[in-house]
Amino acid sequence: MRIVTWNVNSIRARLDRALDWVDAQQPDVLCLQEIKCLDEQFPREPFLERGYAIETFGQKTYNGVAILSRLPMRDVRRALPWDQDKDARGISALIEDVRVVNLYVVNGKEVGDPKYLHKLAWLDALQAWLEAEHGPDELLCLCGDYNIAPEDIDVYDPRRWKEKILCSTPERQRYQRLLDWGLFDAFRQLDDRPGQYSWWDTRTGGFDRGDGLRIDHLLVSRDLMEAAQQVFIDVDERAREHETCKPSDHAPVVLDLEG
DNA sequence: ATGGCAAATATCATTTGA
Repeated sequence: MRIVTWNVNSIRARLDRALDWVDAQQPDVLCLQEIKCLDEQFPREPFLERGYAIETFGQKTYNGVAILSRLPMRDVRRALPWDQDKDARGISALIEDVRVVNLYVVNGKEVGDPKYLHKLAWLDALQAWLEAEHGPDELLCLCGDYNIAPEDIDVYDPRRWKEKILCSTPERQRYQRLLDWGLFDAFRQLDDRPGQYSWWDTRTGGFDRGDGLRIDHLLVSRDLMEAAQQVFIDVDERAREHETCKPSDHAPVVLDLEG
C-alpha cells in the first residue's frame, strides 16, 4: 500500500499537477492538506475517473483536508474530537485495517503569538485524543502537515531558525511526545540524511536556494513501521515545470508498505 | 527587523500561510 501526504496549497489551483502526479506515482491513499475549498467545490470527477473514493472536510478559503483512496474507506470521521475550533484540519478513515488520520496542524505564525499558543493547545488535544481513543498496538498512520521541523537536521539553517516558529522547543517536545507514545517518524527511521526537506519559502526563493524544512510527516505505529519498505520526499514534483500550474510550496511525502 | 511570493475573496486591497 502506498500512502502519501501532500499539502497542495489549493486543490483547484493545483489540479493539473496533482492529476499528473497521481498518474505517475499511483498512490493508493492520498492525504491532502490546504485544499482551500468547500466540499462541493472539490474537483471530484477527474479523481473518480481514476478510481479514487473521495472524502473531504473543507471550508471556504483556508485549511481543509481530504483523503482520496483506491481502497474502500470505512468509518470516516471529520471535525475530529480535538478540533474544537471551526477550522477544518482533521479527517480520518479506516482503510483495510489501517486507521489513517490526515492532519493539518496549526501554523502558529510566530512564537508567543496567540496563534502559537493555539497551536500548542491543539497539539495537546491531539495527544489526549490519541491516548484516550487509540493504542500503539493498533495499525495507525497519522500523517500530514505538522508545521514542525523535528530536529536541526531537518532545517537548512538551524542557527537562523533557533527557537523560531516550526522549530521551537515546545513544538518539538509535542512532536517527540507522539513518538514517545509509540509512533515512528517513518521517513527518519529509514533515512538519516540531513537536508531532506518537504517545504520551501516561496517568498525568499527558498527552493532554488536549497533552503527548506522537513515539516510534513508520516507517523506510524510499530507494526506499520515494520511493514515500511521505503519513504521518500518527491522533490521532483516541486522542481517540475508545468505549463499551466505552479507548484505548491510543499512536496509530497510517499510511504510504501508491503502488502 | 524586514521583505519577499501565492491563493482566495467579490478584489483592485486584504488576510493568511510557514
